[in-house]
Amino acid sequence: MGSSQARRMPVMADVAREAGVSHQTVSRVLNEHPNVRSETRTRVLEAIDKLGYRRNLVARALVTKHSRTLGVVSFDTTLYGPASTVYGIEQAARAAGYFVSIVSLKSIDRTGVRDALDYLADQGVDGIVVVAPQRSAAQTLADLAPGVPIVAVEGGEAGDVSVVCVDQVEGGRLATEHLLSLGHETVWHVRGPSDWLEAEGRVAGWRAALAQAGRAAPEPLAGDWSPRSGYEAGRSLASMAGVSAVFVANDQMALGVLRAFSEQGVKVPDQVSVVGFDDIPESEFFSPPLTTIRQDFDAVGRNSIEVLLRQIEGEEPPACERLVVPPSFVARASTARA
Amino acid sequence: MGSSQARRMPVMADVAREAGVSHQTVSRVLNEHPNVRSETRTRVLEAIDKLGYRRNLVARALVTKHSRTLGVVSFDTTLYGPASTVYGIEQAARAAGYFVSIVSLKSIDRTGVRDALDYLADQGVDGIVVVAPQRSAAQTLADLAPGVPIVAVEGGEAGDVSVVCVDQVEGGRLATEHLLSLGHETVWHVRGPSDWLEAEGRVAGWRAALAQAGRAAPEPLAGDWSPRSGYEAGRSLASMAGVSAVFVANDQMALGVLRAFSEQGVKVPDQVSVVGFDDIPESEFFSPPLTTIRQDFDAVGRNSIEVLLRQIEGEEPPACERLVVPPSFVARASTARA
DNA sequence: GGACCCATTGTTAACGTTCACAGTCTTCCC
DNA sequence: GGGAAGACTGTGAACGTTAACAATGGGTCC
Repeated sequence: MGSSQARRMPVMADVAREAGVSHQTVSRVLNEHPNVRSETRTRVLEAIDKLGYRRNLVARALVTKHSRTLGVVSFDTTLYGPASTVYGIEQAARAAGYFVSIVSLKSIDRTGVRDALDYLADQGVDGIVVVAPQRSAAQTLADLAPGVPIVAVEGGEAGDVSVVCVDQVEGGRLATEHLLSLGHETVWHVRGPSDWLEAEGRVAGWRAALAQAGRAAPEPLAGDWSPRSGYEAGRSLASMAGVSAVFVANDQMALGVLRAFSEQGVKVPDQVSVVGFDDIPESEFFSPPLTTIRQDFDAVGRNSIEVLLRQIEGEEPPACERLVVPPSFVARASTARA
Repeated sequence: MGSSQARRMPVMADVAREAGVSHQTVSRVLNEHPNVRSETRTRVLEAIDKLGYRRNLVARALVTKHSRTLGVVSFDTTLYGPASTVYGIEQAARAAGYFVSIVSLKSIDRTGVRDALDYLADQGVDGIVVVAPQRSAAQTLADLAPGVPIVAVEGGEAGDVSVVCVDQVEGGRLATEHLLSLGHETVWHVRGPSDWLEAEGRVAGWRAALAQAGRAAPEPLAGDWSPRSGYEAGRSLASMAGVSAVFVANDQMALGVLRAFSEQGVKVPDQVSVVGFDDIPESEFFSPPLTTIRQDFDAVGRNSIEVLLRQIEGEEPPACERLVVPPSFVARASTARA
C-alpha cells in the first residue's frame, strides 16, 4: 500500500450527509437524472465540491456491468502503422468517454491472441479492438467468440466479426498503375511477409493492375517490412537487368531499396522508379523524396471505435459491418517516365 | 447492452455449490491460500473448470482497493521514442501482472496533464507513469500530488516524484566528442524545441564538450523534431561557411539535414559530418547510414515500471528515486575526419 | 486426559455504487 | 374538495468479491 493519505476518500454517503439528502439523490445528481430540484442539485454539487468527492468508478462498474473501458490488442506498437492506428483508437475512445487498456503482443501465435482476449475480458472491458494484420490472428479471432463485442482492424474477411481496414488491393493497384502510366514495361514488387493480410492485398492489387494492362508479373521479392530486408531486395534488383520500376510494400523497406540502389550506383528515379506504401513522416525526406501510397491510420482508428461503440451501445444485434478506408496516392520525386 | 449470452456468467457461489464448499473456500483456492486441503482444492478447481467460471476482477478491485491497473500518460505516441517507451512499459507491466491504461495527449498544456491524471485516478489505477518530456508537463507533475504513486519518464529534476530517464547530457557529450575527436574545429547543433527537457540536455552536453575542448559554441539552430525542421536547418547550414560537423538532436531531423545537404550538393561525410540521436530503425539505411546516439527505450520502460511497483508494493514510504539509463554511441558512415 | 495449537472450513459483514420500489408533496382538473 | 398525475425524494436490496472472525476437528505436549 504505502499510501500516506491522511483521511479516507469521501463516499457518496458523506456527500449525502453534508448536503442533507439521501445517497440516492447524490447519485441522481451525478447521473444527471432530470427529476431533481435545482436547489437540491446545487446543494449536492456544493457538498461534492467542499468534500472533494470523486465517484468510485469501480463500484459503479460492479453494479452497472459496464466499465467504460475498451481493450486494444495490437502487434508491435513500435511500428508506425500500428502506433498511429492505436493512437487514433485511443483519441476516439476517450472522446467517447471510454478508457483504453492496451495489450501489445510480441509475436502473434494463436495462444497469444487468445490469452490477450481472455486477459482483457477478465478485466471487464466493454469491447475489444484487435489490430490483427496477420492471417493467423484473424483466423483465431473468427474461432473464438469472447463474451464481448469485437472489431478487427485489417482483419481480412474473418467470419462474423466486424472489420475496419484500408483497401490494400486498391493501394497496390494505385501504385502499379502510376508506374505503368509513366511508360514502364512492367513493375517489380518487394512484398511483405506472407502471413500478413496487408502484404497479400498489396500483391493482389499489383497483380491485378499488371494483368489489366496485359503485362507479365515478375516473381515478387520477399521482405519482412524491415529496412534491412528492403536493402537486401534492393541489392538483388540492382543486379538484375531490365528493372525500371519497383513497387515496395512499405516505406521502411523502400528506404532500404533506395539505399541499396544508391550504393550500387543505380539512380532513382532516372534509371529506376520506386513507389512505397504508408507515407511515414520520413518519406518526404528520403533521397529522393518517396512517391508512396498514404494510409489514413487515424481514420481507421476512429472508424474502428465507431463500429465497436455501435455494437456496444446499439440495441440491434451485432451487425457485423465491414468498413473500408480508401488509400491515396502521394506523388514525390522517386518516380519518372521510363 | 446487445449481449446475446444465453445464461449468465457463473459466480463464486455457483462454483461453491458445485464443489460442495463455501464461497470463501473458492476464494481461498483462487488466491492460493495455503490452508486448503489439496483434495478440496482439486474439487474446487474441477468445478471452476466445469462451469467455465472466471473471477470478476471489478468486484475484487472494489473490496481490495487495488485494480492491478497502471495508467500511462504520454505525448504523441506516434513518434518512435514515446512509442517504444510505452511499448517497454506495457511489456514490463503485463509481465508483473498489471493492466495498462493509456492516455495519449495531443498537446501538453498544464490542464491536459492534470485532466489525464484525474481521469486515470478516477478509474482507480494503482499507479501512473507519465512520459513527460516537456518542462511544462514535468512542472505540473511536481505541483499536483494525486492520491496514487507516480513515476515520471524523462521528467527532469521535478520535485518529489521519482524519475527515470536517459542521460541526455551524456548523449550530447558523446556525439560532440566523437566529432571533435575526428579533428573538426567546432560542432554545430540543430536542437529540439526549447520546452523539451531532452532538447535542453543534449544542448548542455554539446556545450560542455565544446567548452572542455576550449572551442567556441556556435548559435544552435532551432528545430521541432520533425524531418521538415531538420531540412530547413540543413538548408541554412549548407549556405554557411565553415560548417564541417553537425550534431542533430534526433534522427528524424538528421534525415532532413541529410536531404538538404544532398540537394545543395554538400557531401556527407566528405564535406560535413553528421551525428543524430535516437537510433531509429531507419537510421542505418539513410544516405549515408547515420552515426547516432542510441537510447534504450525498452530499458527506460522496464525501469519505470520497476520503480513504480516498488512504490506501490513496497512498505516503505515513497523513496523518490532517480534512475538514469546511459546512452550509447553507434558509429556508421555519416562522420569522417576533418 | 485436559489444555492448547494449528489446519481447515464456514458465516457474516463490508466495499460504494445503482436499481426497484415506495413514499410524500404539489398541482391541476372536474 | 376529491382524486389523479406527476415531480421529487428516500429506503432497502442487489452487484461479486475479500476480510474478519468464529467454529470444528485432530493432533501434541505434559
